[in-house]
Amino acid sequence: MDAKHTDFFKDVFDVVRLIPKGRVTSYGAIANYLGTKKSSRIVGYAMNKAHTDGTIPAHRVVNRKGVLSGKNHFATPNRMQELLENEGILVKDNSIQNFEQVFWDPSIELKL
DNA sequence: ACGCTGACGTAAC
DNA sequence: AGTTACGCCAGCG
Repeated sequence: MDAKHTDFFKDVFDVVRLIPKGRVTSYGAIANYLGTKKSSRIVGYAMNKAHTDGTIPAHRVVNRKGVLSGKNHFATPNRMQELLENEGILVKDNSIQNFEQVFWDPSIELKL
């Protein structure tokens, strides 16, 4: 197949779209699911480009610590936390409190 | 055309 | 246990 714009981005978008409401995942988890855990940075970068797609719930993607690393990239830094709280996710100081409870790992939920 | 930066993560010191 | 360095790949100056 002609992998043009790096199926990586497309793959990331697909996984992020599959994140259920009230759940979050980490860049590394997605990268790990894609088999490129070292490219976790690229996952985050894909999120940046996700803005071009417009259908990617990037607010459901946080870093390994459950911190809203990319909140600064949203329309407003407060937007990401608001969206998460809107889904029932507790966020304090840009960090997800019940991170382990709302953590959604594609490698586990989508594992084959 | 070339190089730095960047929504991360892990290893090493 | 905290900090520094590196790897990854693509977008942008």
